Amino acid sequence: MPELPNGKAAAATIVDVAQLAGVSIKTVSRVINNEVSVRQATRAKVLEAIERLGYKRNLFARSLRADKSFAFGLLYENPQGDYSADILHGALSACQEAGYHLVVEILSDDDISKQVERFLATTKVDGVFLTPPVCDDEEIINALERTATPFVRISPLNPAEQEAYVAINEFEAAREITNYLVSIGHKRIGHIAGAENHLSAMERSRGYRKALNDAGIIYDDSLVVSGNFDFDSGRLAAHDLFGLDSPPTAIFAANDEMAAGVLATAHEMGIQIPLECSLVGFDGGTISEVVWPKLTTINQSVRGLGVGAIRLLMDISENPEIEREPLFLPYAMKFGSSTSGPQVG
Amino acid sequence: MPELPNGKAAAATIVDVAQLAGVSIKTVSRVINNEVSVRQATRAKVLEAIERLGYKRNLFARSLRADKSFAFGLLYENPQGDYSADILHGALSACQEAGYHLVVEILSDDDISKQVERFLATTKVDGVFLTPPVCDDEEIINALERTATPFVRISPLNPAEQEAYVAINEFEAAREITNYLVSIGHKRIGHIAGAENHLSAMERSRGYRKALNDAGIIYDDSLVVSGNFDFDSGRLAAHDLFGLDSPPTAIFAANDEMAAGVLATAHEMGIQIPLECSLVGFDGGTISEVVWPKLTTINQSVRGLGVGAIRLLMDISENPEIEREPLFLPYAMKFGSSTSGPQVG
DNA sequence: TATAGTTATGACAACGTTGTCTTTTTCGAG
DNA sequence: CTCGAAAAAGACAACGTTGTCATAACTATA
Repeated sequence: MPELPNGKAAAATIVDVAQLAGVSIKTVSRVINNEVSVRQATRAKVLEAIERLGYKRNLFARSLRADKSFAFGLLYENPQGDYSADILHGALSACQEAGYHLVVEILSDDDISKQVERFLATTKVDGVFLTPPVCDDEEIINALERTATPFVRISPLNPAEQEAYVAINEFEAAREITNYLVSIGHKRIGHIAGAENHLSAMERSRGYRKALNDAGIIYDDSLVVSGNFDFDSGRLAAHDLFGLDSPPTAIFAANDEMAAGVLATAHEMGIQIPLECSLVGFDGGTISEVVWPKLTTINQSVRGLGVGAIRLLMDISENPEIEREPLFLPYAMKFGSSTSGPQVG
Repeated sequence: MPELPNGKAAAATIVDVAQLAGVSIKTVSRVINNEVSVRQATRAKVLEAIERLGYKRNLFARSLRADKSFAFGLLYENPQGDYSADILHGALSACQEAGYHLVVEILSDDDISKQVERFLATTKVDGVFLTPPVCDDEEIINALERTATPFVRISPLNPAEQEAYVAINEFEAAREITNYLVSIGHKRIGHIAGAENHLSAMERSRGYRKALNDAGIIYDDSLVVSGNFDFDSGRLAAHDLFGLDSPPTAIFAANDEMAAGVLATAHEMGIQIPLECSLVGFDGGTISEVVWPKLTTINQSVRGLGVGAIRLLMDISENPEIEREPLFLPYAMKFGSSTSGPQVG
């Protein structure tokens, strides 16, 4: 192996491999790319040469020639907390597994569509994965459609027909966990809703109402308080609920962080959970495990969303023509000790 | 702008710019790269042409020619929770700000050094950022040194002389928070240590001992229980501590997650925090905010570690010769309601 | 105004790969 | 054994950039 002035050994190229194997560079290229018309014997010779030289293909040259990056983009905004981290981790491992790369871009507020266009032009990613909340940004969607870039979103607010997206059936999950409260005997079930413009929030609230309806419980809007998914909104909402003349015997908070807020208020007001009031959340991340009592909640695989989205993206970018259906990922109830039957009497 | 068969407009290249500006491609190149010897008037002409055509330089061509990626690598292992997410976010935004890219690689267990070599060879990153725990993997360090790849670590166990790394002075921080407990009157202060092979754990414990020593309190090893940074280890350790004949009036848990475990045990055993026992943690992430009572803890900017590491890496890769010193980042005590003076009597 | 010394610009190759097109080889049928 | 078709292999250019070296255009000096 030749030695470079800087002391590093120069990496073997396709030319070196061709020479050693006694074939043309094009044949080596064919072997690397698993093309069909290469004789077994030739392929073997080439593979051996590759092995001997420790040849690794130069991705820049490939990308330059192909005018694509063999990578996907992940668009972010304001990443924080478990959620973003889990998605990212899922996406990363799915990419790695398939030999793709992932280019992560954090978008700032101003002139988003220009940012996206610049991102697409410079990175030449083969597809884009949009996480909430950017997955509902019209400007971004337009920019992607204008450049015919395949994309996958998580639970979009207004999915196009035949659009591919990944989601969890939050409506069903919310219905299920509310129904669980019903099934252990609760009739006055409070609800702390999530941020208003958020599809998840709407779906979870819808599931709550459906469960009540199915159980023949009349919807009482004094038991429903709006929150915005954060701890403090949960704390305040709980204050309202516990302050009612006839407070609920159970509460469904639209996510775990707000449920943690409910716990804090309960502790402050000396209300025992679950004895005096049962509590369920939604998400199933770290928070549900580190509070006391541990939360009964919906365990959704956020990591799975990341994995699913990337797999879908690979599929789409390879077979763009096929019709798509949304990919729904599994969820499951996780039982903590924040729930019990209502107090008698 | 020429139209491609697929309908996309072909991106302008340096050649188009040169033509429009009436100069050679080399001159355009010089302008793009801010080289000196270009006349003002020429530069202006070129810049205008660039603007008019919406020219963006092709990064693959550049990387191919330069045989480097203009990107940094971030090596991960088992990313989970706030910590990894915050670091990543910090690193990403620092990269973006400087026009670099970040290539994230998750390492699996087997044959790490081969994975690292493959990573370096295929991505050709200009430098590598190692997060715990991989920052203490000898194989990786060797692989990096062998290929003369600049790297920055977070709080390495055995930093080389003049090695650049980022860290928080955990010893001082731990001393400070323990001293706070002393200052509000505590004398029997328990400690739940972190994972044994972890530098952070050692430093935090050392700070604890130093504070006791400074206050003239005799170190009592029955008050020190080992944990491994996770919730359950905190729960168990608290069991031991609260079960002592003469339990501590305050506990310093080496991180917030273990402190949350202490809270759970306290709740289960009916011990009131902080009335009967004060509690402090370390980290200052989400957990410290969502438990009840909120934790008094050390607030460290994990995000800042990510930003700092990347900035350091840029500096190193641009000026490799200069001697380096570790970069210590600020921390601060954050007061929750898990602490108060000891009960009298 | 000629001349040397800068400074500014340009021509051209090279980076490593893959697409296009051409040539060679193989193999089965007659 | 020949021929033709199909399969396998090769020659060569092109992708867009930057480095090297050569040349042209400017300055300041004599």
